[in-house]
Amino acid sequence: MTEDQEQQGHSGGQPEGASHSELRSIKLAKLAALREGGRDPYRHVRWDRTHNCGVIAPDFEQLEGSTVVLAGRVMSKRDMGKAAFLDIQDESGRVQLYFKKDKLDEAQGEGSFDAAMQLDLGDILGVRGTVFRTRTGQASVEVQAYELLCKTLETLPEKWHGLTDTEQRFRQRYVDMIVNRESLARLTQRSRAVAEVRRFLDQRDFLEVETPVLHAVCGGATAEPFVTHWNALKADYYLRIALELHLKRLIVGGMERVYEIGRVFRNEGVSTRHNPEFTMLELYWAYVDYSDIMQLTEDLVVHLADNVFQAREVTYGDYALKLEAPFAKMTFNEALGRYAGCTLADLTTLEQVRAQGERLGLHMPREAGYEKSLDEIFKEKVEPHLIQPTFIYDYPKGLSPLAKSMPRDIAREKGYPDEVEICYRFELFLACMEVANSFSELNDPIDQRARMEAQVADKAEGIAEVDEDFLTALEYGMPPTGGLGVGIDRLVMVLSGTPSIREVLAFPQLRDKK
RNA sequence: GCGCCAUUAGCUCAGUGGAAGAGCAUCUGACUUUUAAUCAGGUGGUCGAAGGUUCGAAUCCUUCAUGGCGCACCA
Repeated sequence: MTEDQEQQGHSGGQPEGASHSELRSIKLAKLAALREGGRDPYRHVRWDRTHNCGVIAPDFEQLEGSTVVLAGRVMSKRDMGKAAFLDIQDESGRVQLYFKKDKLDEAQGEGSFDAAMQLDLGDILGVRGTVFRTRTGQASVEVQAYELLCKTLETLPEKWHGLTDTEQRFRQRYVDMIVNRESLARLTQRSRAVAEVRRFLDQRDFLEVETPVLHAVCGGATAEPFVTHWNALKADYYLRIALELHLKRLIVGGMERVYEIGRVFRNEGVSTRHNPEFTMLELYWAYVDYSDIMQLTEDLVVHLADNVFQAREVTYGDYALKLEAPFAKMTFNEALGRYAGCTLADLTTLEQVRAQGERLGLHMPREAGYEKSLDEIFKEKVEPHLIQPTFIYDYPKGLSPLAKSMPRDIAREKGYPDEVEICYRFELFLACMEVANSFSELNDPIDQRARMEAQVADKAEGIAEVDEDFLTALEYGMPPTGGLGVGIDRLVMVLSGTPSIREVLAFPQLRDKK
């Protein structure tokens, strides 16, 4: 045997090389050696830390010379033979460790330094050491003792470019989080935002509730549901597409302020703004109307900007958003007049809507009815202008089957044409994206039944069945109530300046790979 | 569902018809304050998959898979 071959043998007798399986074999050999030496890295159950890695540099003045106990993942290694620097990171940040052969071997035993040089990037290390500053001024920890708390068998992505492959970032979010710390930060921020929504509502005496995810009858929105099967009942059930109908039942039952933050499921394609399962906040507040809810919504958005994201100005793609109250407010009708050059008075019939749509150069689908066609004009001509926070309110009734209608005399006073019924509804737009939807809730059980039955009759709406129990609940009487739905993912997107919904989801929906 | 683009070593990327490459990681050696450490020498490939064209294909063609972006559906 040559000297080289002998030395390879010492590293475990595994094939030398760098294919994925070979890299793994080398680490398995290191693991086996550790276990043989009675140092199984997986045996540890706890490691009591005195500090987080991220505080060593900023709190250096207070910490200099003191002994600290830290833990973290090895992220880089600069080995200089008889001394080495390793960076470890924990949730709080990174710190540089200094290993010095003579000192470490003296403190922890002969061979400690050489064993430390067998550490791989990605290993999780516990250390005890002294805080000091290197010659170049870098706050560091000189290690007196270390313990391998977990051995990695995989190879981390490159230290400089990191992991950029989008597919792998989403499929293996844990790797993304390790090497792209902004991903960890974004998901942390999302968690804080949701917690802050709860705190905000709890302070206002709202009750958080949980309602069923499995629905026998699907309602509360117009969307295609996912269908599942309940074996014991031998019946198909639906994953909920909205929280609305159950929350209103709780209002009927006497809760006066309720909310739920929960996952809803819509059987649709994915895009930068859509994930088939997403998180919705819905709240209902008895005895207030949509204008109160508008104020609450504005307060909530600004509160989150101040308390979680610490910024009232956000760069969102090409947009510079200013989240300053009061937000712009415009009626649906005014918005049409301003951006589409026509108002509801010009849009009282399907024929007129089609004609206006064509005048504006829009493709108006033949099968679309009045409401859908009107919505087409709004989406194409108005939404692209709603960059800064804007409340659009007073929608045509047809677009809002769960919203209370504005009485004819009031609508006439406000200048709406008699032919178009208006309802008490608003939506909040941020960066041209609908983020919140609110109504003064329809509590007329007769009207609600008529609208729901019309939806079922209109095959295009795709609603199979009326939720009879919900209608019964309304017959028992629901007080005048303001309601709100907020797409939490979208709100976090905007507030964090993240133009893709996938980035604010820990595990965005991807096709199963084989 | 439709269109465009992408897919090469563990990671980041070159390579447009003629011998599969680089950097990082990894392995070996040197180096006791480095920080993208440095220096020297190695290993590592089903070029996304399957067909086809060609003397010859990572490269051209077809189909498929996955992803991204846009459209459609939708919040």
